Order: sequence, then C-alpha cells, then structure tokens
Amino acid sequence: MHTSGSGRPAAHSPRPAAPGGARVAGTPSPATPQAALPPARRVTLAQVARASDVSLKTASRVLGGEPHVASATRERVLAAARSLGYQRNTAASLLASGRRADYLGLITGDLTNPFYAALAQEIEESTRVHHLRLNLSSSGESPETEWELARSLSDQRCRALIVVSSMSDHAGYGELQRTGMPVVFVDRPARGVEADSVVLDNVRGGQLAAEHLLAQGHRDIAYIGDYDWLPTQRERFEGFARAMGRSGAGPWRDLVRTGAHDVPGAREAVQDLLSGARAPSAFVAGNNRSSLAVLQELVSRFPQPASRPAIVGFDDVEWAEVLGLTVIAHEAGEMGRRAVDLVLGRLGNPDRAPVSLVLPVRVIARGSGELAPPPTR
Amino acid sequence: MHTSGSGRPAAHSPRPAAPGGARVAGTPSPATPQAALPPARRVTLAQVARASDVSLKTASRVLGGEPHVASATRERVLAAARSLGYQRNTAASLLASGRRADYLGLITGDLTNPFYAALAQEIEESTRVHHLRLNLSSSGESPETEWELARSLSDQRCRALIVVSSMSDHAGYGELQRTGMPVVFVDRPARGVEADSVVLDNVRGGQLAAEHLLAQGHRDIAYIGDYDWLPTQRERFEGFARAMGRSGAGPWRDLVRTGAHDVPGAREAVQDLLSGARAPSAFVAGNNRSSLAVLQELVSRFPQPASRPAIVGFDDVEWAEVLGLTVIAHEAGEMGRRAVDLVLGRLGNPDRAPVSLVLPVRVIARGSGELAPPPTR
DNA sequence: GTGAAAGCGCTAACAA
DNA sequence: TTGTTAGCGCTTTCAC
Repeated sequence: MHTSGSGRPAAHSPRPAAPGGARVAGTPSPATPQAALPPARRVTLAQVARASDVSLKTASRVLGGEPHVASATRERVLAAARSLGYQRNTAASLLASGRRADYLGLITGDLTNPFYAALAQEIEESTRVHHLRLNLSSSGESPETEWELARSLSDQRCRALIVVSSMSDHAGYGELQRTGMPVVFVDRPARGVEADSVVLDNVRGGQLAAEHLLAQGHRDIAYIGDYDWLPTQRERFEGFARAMGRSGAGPWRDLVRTGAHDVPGAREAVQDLLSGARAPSAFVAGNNRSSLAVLQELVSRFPQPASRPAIVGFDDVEWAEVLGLTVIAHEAGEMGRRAVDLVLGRLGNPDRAPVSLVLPVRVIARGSGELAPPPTR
Repeated sequence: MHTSGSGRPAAHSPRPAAPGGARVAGTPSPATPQAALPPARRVTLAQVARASDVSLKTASRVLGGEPHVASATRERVLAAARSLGYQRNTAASLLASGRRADYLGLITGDLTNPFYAALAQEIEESTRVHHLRLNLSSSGESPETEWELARSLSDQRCRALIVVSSMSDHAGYGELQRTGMPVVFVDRPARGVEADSVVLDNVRGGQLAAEHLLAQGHRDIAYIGDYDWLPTQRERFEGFARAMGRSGAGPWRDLVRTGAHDVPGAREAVQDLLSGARAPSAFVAGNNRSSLAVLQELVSRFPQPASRPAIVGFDDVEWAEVLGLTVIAHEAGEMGRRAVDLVLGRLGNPDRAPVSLVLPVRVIARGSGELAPPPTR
C-alpha cells in the first residue's frame, strides 16, 4: 500500500497523464461483456409504438402523460417502453412542441464561496418545489464566460435564467428576454436592462459594520474589500465611508485596501496594514473571504484573543460561530427563494413591471467586534 | 429606511407572497417599452438565409463555423444573423446532427458542503479547458432525485456524466452507458455496474486518524460519523475500527456515533458523548460537517484550548488552519481532474476496461490532534 | 379512444 | 463554393 502522501500536489498539473499518487485498481472484467449489446442507437417512440401495436401518436400520448388513453393500451405501451429501454429524446420533443425546457438556469460566479453555495442550494430547493430542475454553472467571475453560458442556456431554450452577474452592462440580456426567457439578477443589480433583481442592503451593511466598531471606541478602522468593480463591494464601502466620514475619525482612507478577491490576496493586504506606520485597532472585512483572511492573520500574529484587533466580518458563514466572529449577516436563502419567486412570477406574467428587491442585513455580535481598542492612545 | 432586521426568518416559508422584510424599489419604467417589439417568436436560420440571400445550407455552414464558405458570403450571413438577433436552436441542431450536447453533467449530493463545492469547481475548470460546459445539479442525497436527474441529463443527450451517487445500486446507469454516455463515479464507488470511478483512500484515512491519536496516548477515542449507508463513512470507520482493534484500547465501540449528516445532528452526538459516563479524551470526525460540530461543542464547553479533548477532523477545509485543526487531508481538486480525464478518455475509447482510481490521504498536524490526554488516568 | 399527415429548425448527404 | 433533398424524433392539428 502506498504511503500517506508526499506533500501538496504539483498545483494544477494540466493533464495528469500518469496515475501519479493514485492507486489504480483494475476492476476484473465480469462475465457480462457489453459488446454483445446493440450499438449506441437509441430506441425511438416509433419502435415503442410498433412493439405495442399502436400508432405513434398513441405511444406519444402515453409517454407524454396525456389523458384519453384506454388503460389497457397505456399499460401495453408502458411495458414495451420499459422492455425496450426507451428514453425520450428531449431535443425532438422540445423542437416539435415549441415549448421551453423544464429547467431554470443559474449562473454564479464562484461555486466555492459558501455564500453562493447557500444561494444555489436554496434556489435548487425552491425550484424543485415547482417541478423544475436547476442547471447550475459558474462563470468564474469572467464576463465573457458568463455571456457564453447565458447564450448557451438560451439556445437550449432554458425556461428562465437567474444570474449572479460579473458583467458591467446587461443590455445583451435584453435580447434573451425578448425571446421569452425571464432573467432575474441576484446579489448584483441589473444595469442597462429592465429586469427583476434581488440584492442585499449592502450600503447599510457597510455602515453598520463601521458604526459598530466606532461605538466601541475604535478610530483606526481598516477596511478590506473585494474587487472594486463589484457592486456589492462598492456599496459596502460606500456605507463604510459614510459612517467613517460622519465620525470625524481622522484620515481613515489610508487604512482601506480593496481589490482582493481571494483569501491569499486579502491576507496580504492585512499584513501590509499591520506592518504599516499606523496599525489599525479594528477591521471591517467586506465579504467572507476577507473575513477569513483577517482572522487568519490576526490569530497568527496575536496569540492572545483579548489583545487582538477587533473585526466585523461580512456573511454569516458556518465557521463564524466557533471563531466568535461578529458579522454583518443576511439571508442568502431568502435571496434565493425570492429570486425563484420573481422568475416564476414573470413566467406567468411577462409584461409585469420590473421589480427590485433589497433584503435587510443585521449585526450578529459574537465577540470579535466588541473588543475595545487598546487603552494606550 | 428599515431597521437592521428582526431575527432569523421563518424557516423555509414555502411561498413568501408578500415582500416581508424586503424593500421593494419599483424601477421607473424608461422610455423604451418592449411591447413594441415582435412577439416571442424566434428568428430561424431560414430567415437569416433569406435576409442574406443564400441557401439554408450556406447559412447553416456559416453559423455552424464550417469551412468552405467565401468570406464575403460569410460576412453577409453573419451580419444578417446579428441584425436579426439570431439564436441557434440547440434542440433542432442536436436532433438533426445526431450529436450529443456540448456539456458534461455533474450530479452532486450537497452544494453547500465545501468538499463537493471544491470538487465541482475543479471539474468545471477542467471541463472548460476541453471546450465543454458543465451542467451541475444536486440530488440532495436523495436516490430518487439523483436518478431523475441522471435520466433527464441522458434524455437531453448530455455528453457524459460524473456522479457523486447516493444510490446503493447503480445497475440503472448501465442503461445510460449503453446509449453511448460515459458515466464516472466520484467519491463513492460504482456498485452493480461496470464504470470508471475515483475515490479516496478512506480506509487509510480512518486508520491514520485513530493511529495519530493513539500515538499521543489517547485511549478513549470517540468517532463521529455520517450516514451509515455512505461508502465513505463505512470505509473511514472501517479504518478507524481496524486501528482501534489493534490497539487494545478497551471497549471503544461505546464511543462511536454515526448517522449524523449535518452539523446540528453531529453536535447532538458530541453532546451526548461528553455528558456520558465515559467522556472521550479525543475525537475523530468522519467528515467536515462533524469536524465543525465537534469543534463548536468543544470550544463552547472548554474555554481553555489546552484543556480540550483532542480532535482529528476529515477534509482540509478553509477554516481548518485558523482553528488549528489537525485533519486527514486529500485533494478534492485532484479528484475532479481525474474524473474529467476518465470521462474524456472513455469518450475517446468507449470499450476500454473500467478504471478505479484511489487517491491518497495524509495527516496535516495543526495542534488539535496533538493534544495529550489529561494526566489524571 | 385512436390514428394519419404535416412540420418544428436544423444538418447530412449528395449534387451542381 | 453553393444549393437541393431528405430526414432527425417528436408533437400538433384534425380527422375518424
């Protein structure tokens, strides 16, 4: 048996041709070779009809779940379909009927961000309740990829689309809407197109975070934020700036670091701040990645929890509780449910005026945001 | 402006008809009503052909990216397509060509589990490299939902399927394979069907966890595990049991709690153990959910880190480092890449013998697993 | 309750 | 380089 491993793998080896560290267990070929089976030609409705001695149309009725078929006939067709291994050809069905597919499309930016994962999960569940499926895909925050995915979904006659968009202009989506596909924007508002959207009250979130720390007596409050083009980042920062401006806390802008989308990037920003001339006594983290980055850096630099700078994070992720992290929380799940409701509402009433929903945020105090600044001032 | 919120929402209100806590910002209707536009009838290739004064076939060639078209003709068709807002009908295209769609299907069990999220992310990226899209959906660990999704994907003539299966028997997948769609099983092995698979060396993982704690002198080692039907859980437990059995650590089976899939469930199990007659001095957590649950419970019961029971978790999640959690780690990303390689390999060579890959695991020591048992024994 | 014919929008084969 | 013809597998009329 192999050993317990040899350190981290070569990062992203493009095509691991050789098995590398993996153990290959050649499955012994059992006695049922699949070569004996017919070629990859699919069973068609016509074959089922012939086998059960009915017309094509009757077979179609049965397999399409239509009424007005004698139950004896129905059973016969069903049996034939089962024994032949019939699988409906969705493409043909869609083409003939002119209907749209039975799934919603969801384009998100990053599967591994727990916030989007929670959102996707909730959308999935809401979708299922309405007897629709969900086709989830990720743009990797690339506008080009996003548009490609959106086009592809539209070409596939997807029923409706929910998008966490990384595009700065959504005029192109108008083209898709015009073919009868509702589009709902989540987390980031629609720009340049009339469409429904659900977003968070980000301005208020940023403001609450700053005010919470100001109330503890902090003045040197740092802000760690995401990409500057992200509407969520801009709005959260706007709220932060508003509260800081009002507070008279001095030249707070020196302690602002934005543009870091992942944990390593944000961590660098924190390191930079902590080794700067004016070390902050508190941090506002603009999302869950930066929250984690700030925590990692603080924990490693300040072994005693009580002596650490304060921090208010964003997004109430699963690990926030155990780390005693004060956060600006919101309901990702609620956002998902609302998005599905909007999409279905518009499916039922395409001409309804666009709706923009703004969901509330709130502070959850867990200790990290209630630490006082050091007395030596 | 509304206040900062009013506690947690009513859990899963089925259809939030009224706006509730959300602010509705009615978007002012701009001057471009979309009522003036033509109905939702799509532009067809025939219309593009007519508009650019070429045959249907030539238009098809241009829009299908085929060669052997005069560049002047090509431009003319492209221009017409653009100005008419042509969108290819994928269903018709697939039907006529008999090809399969340009995406892989991935069925996973739980979008919000960071392990599966990382897996999906990597599969997405590997897939994109090969100019294919990814259609991700979640079964919610329901075998029925999984099969429905698999059938639907197959009916849509999805190119190939990667599954984190919650079914106990996979014979049904054979039917899908027979129509020419490769199926690869990830994280959980194929049962009852000949198919490629990539899994972790779970037995060894469970064994390493137990041995690590035994080496620190622990004897009262608890095990917190997932659903008993999960192959990963069974194998991890098997490894744990093997190490414990060899160790002569007494009646260790009393300290085993399995069947908890989510954090609250696992947390209950930990509470139960900690208030039992024989409190464990160490924990092995069978996955990242139970790791978090154990940590939450230990942190809340034992304010001093040094006095806490030891813990070795499973899955190297993002928050493990900041919490000093010793884990059994593996490469979820590697698993994803291998799965895509297998799927593409089989696409190129359908008759190749099934391959089973087993990826290695290893211990990452971060402190929580190196705590000694209390001296009072 | 059942069936015949037409055609959804596109591509494959072949011809010109 | 371009066009013609014949379907792909299904659903929709509309008849019986």
